[in-house]
Amino acid sequence: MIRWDADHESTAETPDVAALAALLADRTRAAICIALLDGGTWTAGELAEYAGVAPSTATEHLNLLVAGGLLAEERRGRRRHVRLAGSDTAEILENLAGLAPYRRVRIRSLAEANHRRALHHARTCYDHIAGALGVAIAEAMTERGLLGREHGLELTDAGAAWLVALGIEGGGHASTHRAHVRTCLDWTSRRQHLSGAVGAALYRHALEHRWVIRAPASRILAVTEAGRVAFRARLGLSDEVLMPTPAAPPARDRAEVSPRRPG
Amino acid sequence: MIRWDADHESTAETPDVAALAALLADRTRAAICIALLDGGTWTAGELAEYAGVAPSTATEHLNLLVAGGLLAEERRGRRRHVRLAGSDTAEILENLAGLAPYRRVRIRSLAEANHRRALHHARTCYDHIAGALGVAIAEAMTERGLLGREHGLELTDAGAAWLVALGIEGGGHASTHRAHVRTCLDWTSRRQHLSGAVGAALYRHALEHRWVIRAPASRILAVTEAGRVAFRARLGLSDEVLMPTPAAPPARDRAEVSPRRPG
DNA sequence: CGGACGATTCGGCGCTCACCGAAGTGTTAT
DNA sequence: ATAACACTTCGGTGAGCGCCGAATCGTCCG
Repeated sequence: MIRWDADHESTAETPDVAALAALLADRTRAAICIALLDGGTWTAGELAEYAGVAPSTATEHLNLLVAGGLLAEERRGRRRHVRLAGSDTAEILENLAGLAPYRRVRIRSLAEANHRRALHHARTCYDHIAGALGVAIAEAMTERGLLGREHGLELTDAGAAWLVALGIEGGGHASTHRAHVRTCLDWTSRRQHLSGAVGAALYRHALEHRWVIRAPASRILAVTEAGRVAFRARLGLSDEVLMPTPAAPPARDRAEVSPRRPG
Repeated sequence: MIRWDADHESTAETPDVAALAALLADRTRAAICIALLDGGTWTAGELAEYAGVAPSTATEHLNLLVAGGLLAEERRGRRRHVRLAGSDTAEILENLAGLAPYRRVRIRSLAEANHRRALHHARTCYDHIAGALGVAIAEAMTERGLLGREHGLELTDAGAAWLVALGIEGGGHASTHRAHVRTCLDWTSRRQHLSGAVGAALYRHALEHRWVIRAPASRILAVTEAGRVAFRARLGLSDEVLMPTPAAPPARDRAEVSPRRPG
């Protein structure tokens, strides 16, 4: 706490918010962190290409982010694999994204436009479901009385039963404990989606039962036919969020190299 | 979402995390925001003095912070009153502070040392109680089974009953969209304290019943005799967190102008 | 009305930092 | 071994930004 040293001068420790924020205050570093929100591990080279900077520049950024505790790294041979340090980190990033101003960006290819459309439709948000699908789930659960808003957002008894019926244990000890529900402000729609332990359990369940499948090496989710059936039956979701996103405008040129990570 | 304009070029909107983070990436701006975590309104001049910069510099910072949506301002005559924009803002700040690295700072006066000591002991964190007292409350509630930690922090049925017994009606079904129970990583002790709607309701209750009183124009809280009785009886808190903080080392020189806001 | 006061605008200074390319290190593949 | 590869180190460059002081504007008080 407060320490008096030999010089009769005293020092104390304060959290250096500015230092932490400075790590995210750079476009390139922010892009790297947001890319890692898919919960996966990327190599330094992949991130450099994704962010559009030289490998040497990416190295410097990764050094800072790792030293700052935002990223965890693992050296494997000549490769450097990094990922987000933890769920706290991911949570802060999503919260920041929810509060951040919008910025217009150019879309440089058809592939990127499609990628973007899919991201808005359904994606992972570290360990739960976000995008239009995530928002629709949260709203349907609220409508059906599975989530209550009386004391903020909370799982109702009906909601706990609903989870158990799905085979999700953990909201299970609802007799004594209320499952941990958090919300996460969605940056695509500025509406809340389900996060916290319940959100994570729901996502895990959806993956295991193949209601959704992950596109390789990206945060994008696709709803399967089984998922459509399940989401319709259990939550009454509309086809709008269940059907695959239509491909972008008149697809004249099919292939084009995305400046982003190949989806 | 995605828009195709006349030039057959397309743009989209992305949350600009870097821009938001850049607002907090400066020591002075971060200090201003942290000062405003007391939930009160400060004038531009007060903040300039507090942060140790020229008034003109403070003006520029306030312009940025207001434009960025972090601060709300109100012009009254020749004065500019400013406060945090909302509870989301406060939450993000506290979260960042909890994850931020520590930095050693000089303490320049006895008054500042005492101020600091008191801050660590008990303070407001926007709308709830933080510091050693806040942490002790959260831990006592956990020990007594009022809070469960199975999936992060959650209110148990016993906890809900405990609140009602206090006369806190369901945290007040205020139109808050905030989670029922949230935790807030305390930057003084790196342990969790109680936040969210329940934390806010508890703080309001403690204020109304004069369990704690606020020092004028600061975030510092003092526990009253009534508060000691209540916290001992209801939560079994030890005197360590209930008794007033001892004044700092041999108080030779009583008065000294604090570079911080007069407490 | 005139002076004190709080806040603002503006020009200019100095520092920090994101970036690159070229060269270097260590690992894997041939 | 030799080559290809992934990453790192380092020097140099340019832009951005935080800061101040001086001048100014608008408000409040005597």
